[in-house]
Amino acid sequence: MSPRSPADNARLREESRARIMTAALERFGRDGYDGTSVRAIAETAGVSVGLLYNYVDGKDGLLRALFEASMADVRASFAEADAAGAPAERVERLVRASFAILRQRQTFWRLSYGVRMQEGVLASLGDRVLAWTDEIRHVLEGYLRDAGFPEPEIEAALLFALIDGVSQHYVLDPARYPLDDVIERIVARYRHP
Amino acid sequence: MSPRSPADNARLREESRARIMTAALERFGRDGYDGTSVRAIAETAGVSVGLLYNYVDGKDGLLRALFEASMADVRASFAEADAAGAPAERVERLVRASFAILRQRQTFWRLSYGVRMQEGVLASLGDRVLAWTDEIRHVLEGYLRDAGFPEPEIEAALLFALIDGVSQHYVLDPARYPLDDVIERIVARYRHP
Amino acid sequence: MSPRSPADNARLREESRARIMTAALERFGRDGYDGTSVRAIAETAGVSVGLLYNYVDGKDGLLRALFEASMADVRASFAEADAAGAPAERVERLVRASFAILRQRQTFWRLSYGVRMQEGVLASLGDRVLAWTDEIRHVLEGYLRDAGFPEPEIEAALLFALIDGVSQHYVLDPARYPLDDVIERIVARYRHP
Amino acid sequence: MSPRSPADNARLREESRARIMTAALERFGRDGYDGTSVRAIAETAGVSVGLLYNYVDGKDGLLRALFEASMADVRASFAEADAAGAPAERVERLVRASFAILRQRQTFWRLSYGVRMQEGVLASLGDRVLAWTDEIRHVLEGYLRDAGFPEPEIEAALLFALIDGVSQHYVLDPARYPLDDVIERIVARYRHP
DNA sequence: TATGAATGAGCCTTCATTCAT
DNA sequence: GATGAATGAAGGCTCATTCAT
Repeated sequence: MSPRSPADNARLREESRARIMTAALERFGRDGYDGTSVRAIAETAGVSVGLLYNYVDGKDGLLRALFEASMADVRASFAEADAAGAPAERVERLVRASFAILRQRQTFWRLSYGVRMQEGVLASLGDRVLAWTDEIRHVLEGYLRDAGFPEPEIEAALLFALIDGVSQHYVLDPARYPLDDVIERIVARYRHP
Repeated sequence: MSPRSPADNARLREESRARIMTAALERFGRDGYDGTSVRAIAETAGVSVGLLYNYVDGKDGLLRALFEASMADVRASFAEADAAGAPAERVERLVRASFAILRQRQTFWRLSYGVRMQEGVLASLGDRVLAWTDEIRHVLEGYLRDAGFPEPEIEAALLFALIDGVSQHYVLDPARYPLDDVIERIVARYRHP
Repeated sequence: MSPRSPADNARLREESRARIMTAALERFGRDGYDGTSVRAIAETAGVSVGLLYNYVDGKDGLLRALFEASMADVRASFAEADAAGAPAERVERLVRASFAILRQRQTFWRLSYGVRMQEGVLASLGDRVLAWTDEIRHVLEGYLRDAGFPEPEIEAALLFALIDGVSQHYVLDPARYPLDDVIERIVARYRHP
Repeated sequence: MSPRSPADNARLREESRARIMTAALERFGRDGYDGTSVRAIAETAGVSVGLLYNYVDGKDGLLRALFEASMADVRASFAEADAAGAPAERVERLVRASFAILRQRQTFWRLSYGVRMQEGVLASLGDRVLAWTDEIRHVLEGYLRDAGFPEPEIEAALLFALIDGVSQHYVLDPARYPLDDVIERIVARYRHP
């Protein structure tokens, strides 16, 4: 009797939510968290401000939701890449997987890097981000140790820094950055201990 | 009639200006650009808001001035490190100089990284930052080429990314980051093509 | 074709309407008019927001309806109490009736007192409230005159103020207020001119 | 050297603050706490919104400040009225003092009555208001006991309710309420136990 | 040179109300 | 009769900036 069936509503909700999340990622990614107003996000999403608050728990809830979604996604990609192979290969696969994910989710990484230095914003994110980077470093370290690299701890710090640095430079100017060449060079370097 | 000679005035001016710049760097570094109010800077500097505007062209002018000062400073340090030596040595010196500067000007780098992903803030900085990083990359490339590294362009991208990545990780947690070990490893790696 | 007869529909309507009114009174009474959102009322009533608007003319319409219903109710109670008796008795009966009604409709009175000083809200209520209090005062005056009290106008103002004051104090802390004792004292006082 | 001397500033501050407090009392008194926007207060005060926040700690801080100022004032008036006299006289003096204060600070009482039923608003006021009314009731009780009234507790409840009720009715329509006559009647009634 | 009172645009958020996938 | 997604005006508050009873 209702003009919209529950299924209609579910679809509507999903669409709006997706529009909002996409818009938020785009704006946060481009202008940073503080540099983006909720209004701007709503406008980009083609949605009223009020509606945004039906789907998301405020501006920092939005950021949180974005991180949750993206991190789940990233974790899944890693898990997949991680499946098997000889220790030496594992490093290569992880490197390639990292950059594949970077390419796929450029904007998210931009946002992530932009937010990393802002104590205030970080607070609302809780331990999510920090725990996350620690985890990566740790995985890296294990791989390098298994592959026979000396001082894997230091080496992991280097490799992580390298991936992070390349990622940021890429994300700052994706069109001109020679990412593929850089990847090959990194892979080559970490092929043998 | 004035109790202050022109020279006194000049000194006073310089002192006040320096206090403001220091305060700004400190607050921007700690709380981020957006997270810092002009009032907070003035307070930290022990100066009235009004006076601050006598010395500096608004909040973004302050950021601009900070970048200018720091970049001049950094440039000078590099120039010094750069003075002489065999091509192979040059890379090592530049790496060491970079991290020496990082240690000296931690807060500035923190700020710089925090601001790097915000189009809006960046705009007010003009080309300064981009030109700057391009310059570094270019210098690096020259050094690596002279030292006989193959594909110096790619190699420069890697080295730069590595330095940048390490710098950020260091700045995020200076107390626990094994910077010295990392430096030695980097230097060792770039000793021979 | 319809599974509901017109009579069923009428009953449904009445039920829903009653649920809404009860919910509104409860929430308005507890949290005040401004402190209560239409959504909260709908939720308490177990009804969708949309439906609420089918039964009631907006938030202030709801308030209006509440006043209408309660005032009708109060009027009825008074009329009943008023039926007969010697003039002297009438005052006593009216006093007792007032407080009986107060006890019965505590929440309504709470709301009523909460709203009494807000020009804006009052406006939407129109003359209803003012007319109402005037009426009471007038009735009181008649009774006191008939019972032989001197200056019944002033005396009515006093008695009305007394009832109103007691009512408010009671409503602020019903559990601890010695309402019965107070009633007896009032009745005793107004037994003889 | 400054274009405004410290004394100038002090005067400026005092003026602005007074304007804001007066405006707030007026608007809160007329439209209630929730019915009044900070913007409206600023406008009435002839001041920018921003300035208001230089003097007052938010909207509820404003209410608090208003209560503090008014209650101090009221307490002083009471203390003065309370000075001496035979027990029987004391009641009379307190009644007269109450209504004198009511007349002086009509708007404040309007506000106070408007706020009394709003749990939410009250919370921000802390115990201030409740403690205050309790105190009055208690003082009243003592007076009545000393003057030889039987059941002074109940009698105090009545007298307090009477004063409160009259005050509210007066405040709702000061121009037409026969306050003086009512006062005399009250005084007469409480002259003898 | 140095002060701080004053401004007002803009931010995040709530909420009464409408209307149709 | 009944739903809830969607709207947008308005609210409290902050803050970069100006300017002088």
